Parts: sequence; structure tokens; C-alpha cells
Amino acid sequence: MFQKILVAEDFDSINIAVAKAFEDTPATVVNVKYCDEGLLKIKRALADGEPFDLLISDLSFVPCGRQEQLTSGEELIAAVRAVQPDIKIIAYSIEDKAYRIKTLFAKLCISGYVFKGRNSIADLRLAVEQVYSNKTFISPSLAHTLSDRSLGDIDDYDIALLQLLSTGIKQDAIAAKLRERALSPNSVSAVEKKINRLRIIFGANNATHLVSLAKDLRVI
Amino acid sequence: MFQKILVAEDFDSINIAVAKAFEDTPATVVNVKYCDEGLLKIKRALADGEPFDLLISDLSFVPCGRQEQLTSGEELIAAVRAVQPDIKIIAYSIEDKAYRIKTLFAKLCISGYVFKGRNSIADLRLAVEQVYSNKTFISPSLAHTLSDRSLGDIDDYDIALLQLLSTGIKQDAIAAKLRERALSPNSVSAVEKKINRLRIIFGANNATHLVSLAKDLRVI
DNA sequence: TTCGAATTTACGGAAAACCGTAAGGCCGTG
DNA sequence: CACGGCCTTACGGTTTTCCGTAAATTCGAA
Repeated sequence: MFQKILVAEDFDSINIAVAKAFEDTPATVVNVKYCDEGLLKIKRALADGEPFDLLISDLSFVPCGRQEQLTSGEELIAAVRAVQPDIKIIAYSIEDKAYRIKTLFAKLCISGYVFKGRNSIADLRLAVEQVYSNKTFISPSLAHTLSDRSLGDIDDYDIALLQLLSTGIKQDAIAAKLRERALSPNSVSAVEKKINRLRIIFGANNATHLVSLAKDLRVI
Repeated sequence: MFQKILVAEDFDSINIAVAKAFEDTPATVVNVKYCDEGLLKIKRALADGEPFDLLISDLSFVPCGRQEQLTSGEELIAAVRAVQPDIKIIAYSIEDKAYRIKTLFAKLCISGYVFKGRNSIADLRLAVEQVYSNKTFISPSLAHTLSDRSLGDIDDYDIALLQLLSTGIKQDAIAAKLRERALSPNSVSAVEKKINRLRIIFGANNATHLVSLAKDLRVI
């Protein structure tokens, strides 16, 4: 079984419950409420020759006064991957958007995803066991969500486009911004077409609706 | 101190932590993971002559297979108020939209609002004490949000307008919807003016930008 | 190299949003 | 009642978005 587990989670109530979930195991569970603090502890443990085996991380952290380098679970996970590529990672979050979860598995190579809910502590225990056996784990209640192919073909360009659109600048200004960033295609006409394509994918009536849906789906 | 506390919260992890928070008090803490179940227990206890003193309720409940009458904390609170008007109620939620919180105090007469976060269990304990002394409680971290006057002059009409706008329907359709709901003003021209006013308040470039900002600020 | 498909760009007309102005309606004060 | 201020409604002109079509470009395969 894992010996050292780092839990990155801002809510105290959930921290308490997770700690309780592992109190009957030999694992040392360390808690951090801030992303930066999490990365620091990972680095420290690595330098001390006693690295963590497993990171259990939330995805969303509510910002507070402090100036933080890392502001989300994704950023923390990416940073941790960079310094300790072999560490096992399980995300424990309320996030249920297929696009974001798929990205976690595909780009950040997480091993498990536990969806916070009515029976999530049991899922979390199970996930840890599975991941320890080099298997991956996804909460059963999300299985159907992930098999959803509908948002599969949204790429970085589309995200950038949606973000520019959400700032309320005109289409020709969007095209100019894309050129600045060397993103292609970047003609006004292409911007129109791309927006139209996204509207079809999302089923949006117009640009305003599109941005609303994208926000709801946490794509931007 | 309160003798019987009902906790309505769907996440098991948070339930565990809340139960733990009161384990050193004489209070009986009962847990429900579904809104309907919560109302049922309130009614049952009332009929048995041993009513609950306090309801601690989450606001958002993730839907699952079951057919539920009550689908949100707001609905549960309203229903409970109807059957037991004198019960004390504390909301315990991640919700930080000033508009919604104000409504809870104003229309559903809750006594406390605890914002789930890094130190929320301590806040919750404090809130229970305060409420027992017939005071109200709001998490300190939300104080600024609620006192924020910058969005003070956004009313129900504006919220409805922003929601309609976010659905991507045309301005004349928005006006028609407002008429349906007996909201006034409801002419196309007035809709334009109202949207324009909101754009000035939010500092938005256009309707798309406005909806984006409203989503970010959790107004809608 | 040449062809063909897909993508990108260009353009023009229709629809909708944006913006200013003016007219009508409501309500309190003098 | 008359008046003024404020909100609502109406309307016309301009800008932007929306949408279809067509030309230009890219790129892979024959």
C-alpha cells in the first residue's frame, strides 16, 4: 500500500473526511489547503529522499488573499508531474465536464478520477487500491459522461477563440488578436466559420449563447 | 444548546466532517442526503412531538436517478419553513452569489450562512452558537461580497434579463418572454435600454461580454 | 506533377444588435 | 390643474453579426 499520501484540498470539511478515510491504514496522510504549498511539500519530500507515493488533489481552489503561483488543481498536477514524473495522481473533484476530465487523463496522466458525491469516500478508497495495483479508476457515476464524444473535437484554438469572444471584441479584432498570437486561421471570415462551427457543436443560438454554454461547461 | 439538528447534505465527505464537528456536544445530529428525505424527517419529528431545533442545509444537490420533489436546498428550506415556521436554519454552501444569499435571508428567513471553505467547520460551530443566541451569522469571508454595493442595484428583473440574454434569443423574443412572466418593462426598446444599463454597470463591450462577466461574477 | 478534397479567405445581402433622439405615460409637488 | 422629472415606449440610422456562395490556398495521394 502507499506509504505517503499528499492531499491537496481547500475545504476543511473534506480534508477531515479524507483523513478519516485513511486513518486505519499505515499510510502517512499529509494535508495542504493551497496549491503552492502542495508543490512545495512534494519538492521537499523528494529532496529529503522520502518522496510521496500518491497525490490526491482537488481541482478547484477558491482564491483568497494570498498571492499564489498555482491557482488550480490542474496547474498543481502539471507542476508536480514536472518535478516527480512517476508519482501516482488521483483527482478528487466535483468537476463533471468530460472535456476537462479527459484532458487530465490524456495530458497530465492521472491514474484515477473520483467524483465527489453521495458515496465518494468509498470510491476514493477503491480508487487508491486500484491505482496502487497500477490500474486506473473512474467513478462509476461518470462512466456515461466520459463516453460522450460530443465535445471531443474542441482544441486549443477553439478555446482561445471562445475566450476572445467572451471579451466582447469585434470579429475583426478577434482575427487581429489571433494573428498576434500566430494562431491560424485568422481571417475575419475564418473566425466567423469557426464560431459557427462551435455554435453547431454546442447547439447555441448566437455568440452570446455560445459563451454562456461554454462557461457552464467550464470550457472557458 | 440545540438538542436535535438535521443536516441536509449530499456529499458523504462533508457529512462525515459535520457529524464529527458536533460529536462532543449533546446534540443529536441526523443526516439526510436527499431533500425529500429531509422534509420527511422534519414532518415526522414534528408529528412525534420531538421536532428538530435546527436545520443545517446545503443548497445544491446533485440529481441522481431518484424522482425527487425537492431538488435544491432553497426548495427544501422553503418547504420546511412552511411546516415548521419557527425552526432555525443555517445554510452551509459553496454558493457565493450575493444575490442568492441575500434572498435566503430576506425571503426564507435563514439565520446563518456558512461559506464552505478552508475554515468552514470552525465557522459552522460559531454559527450554531450565534444562532442559538438568536443572532444571525455570515461567514467573514463573505462579508465583503455582501456589502459590495457595486452590484447593489441589480434586481430580480435584471437577473431575469441576463438569464434570458444568456439563452441567445433575440431582443424581441426577450421582450415577449418578459410579458409572459408579467415582468415590466417589456418592450423591445426597454429591453435594449436595460441591457445597455447593465453593460455600463458591468463595463461590458457588448451582450456577449456582459453575459461572460455576469457568469464570472456569479450573478447568473 | 497533377488532381481532388478540405481548409481558408473573400465578399455581399439579410438579420440583429447598437445607439441616439423623441414622444408618450406615470407620479409627486406646487 | 399645471408642471417637471423619471421611466417606458417608439422609431430611424449605423454598426456588427449572421449566413450563403464562391474564389483561393493548402496538402496529400495518385
